[in-house]
Amino acid sequence: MIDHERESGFTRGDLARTTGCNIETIRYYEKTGLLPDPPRTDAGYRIYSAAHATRLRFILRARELGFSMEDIRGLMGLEDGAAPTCAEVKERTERHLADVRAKIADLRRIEKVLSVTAARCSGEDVPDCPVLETLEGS
Amino acid sequence: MIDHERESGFTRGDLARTTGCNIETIRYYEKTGLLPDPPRTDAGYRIYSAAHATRLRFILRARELGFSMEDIRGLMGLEDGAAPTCAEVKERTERHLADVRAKIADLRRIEKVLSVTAARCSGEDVPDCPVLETLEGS
DNA sequence: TGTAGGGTCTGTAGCAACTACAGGCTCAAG
DNA sequence: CTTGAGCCTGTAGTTGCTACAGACCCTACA
Repeated sequence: MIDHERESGFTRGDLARTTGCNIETIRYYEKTGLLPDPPRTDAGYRIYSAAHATRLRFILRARELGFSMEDIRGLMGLEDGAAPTCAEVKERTERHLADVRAKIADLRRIEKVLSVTAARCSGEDVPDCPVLETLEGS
Repeated sequence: MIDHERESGFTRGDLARTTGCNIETIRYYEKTGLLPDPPRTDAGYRIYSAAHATRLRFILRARELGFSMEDIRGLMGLEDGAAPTCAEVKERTERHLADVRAKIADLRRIEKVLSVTAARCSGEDVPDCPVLETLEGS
């Protein structure tokens, strides 16, 4: 039985290769509950199915979009067991979007200060430096 | 002597309050070498001077601009002992600036995907959801 | 049949940059 | 003299992984 399953599934290495995910990360997602515990061979090797691959790809795409693991848990309906409604997903997405926009605003402010200040640097072999002055003075 | 110093210096709590820095963070910066080990009272209390406050403010400003602790160490000349030249600081700043710009670009891409996708959500109490479809499909 | 090499298993430690305790001193005010 | 605030230390937790060490297992080749 188990051997039969094993022949039709893939190993953790296979899953890592086909998804581009780090092999250790797969184990980590399993430990934190994002991926379900897969069945095992008699020797204890994990056996993954296409469903696992699909789910892992979902997780990886969500991570690419910056969703936290907490968010992803919600998006996959792992919090209350039931699949979330579009309304719930939309809310979560918009909260995340607000976060992303705040980060962009923050980074733009930083970018401006850095570029203006670095532009004033002589770039010479001297101790006087506009960047350091900015950091020292108010 | 030590008592005299203590009267003219401030405690860790004072330093935290005047700089707005978390009190535990001060100890952390000391442990990691960003702040020098201050003198102590007989009872072991840290005694900070104005120089410590200046240095901490430098660190906090650098952090606000997103510099890593590694960078800050370099900016303060803690790597080779000597104060860095303007050229060195400029280089470090521009490397950091490139990082910041890359992050902005990344977040903008994410922002676009999220906003476009969330806008297609019905926001209703149904399981069908454009966000989930985006995450599932390629 | 033996063995060499890969792959996988487990638990644990490390990264950045803090933050938050617990349990014990110390210090100043009343 | 007591009370409460503040300080001391070490350590653990945070997020999202990543990288071992040391032990198994499995396949291919001689």
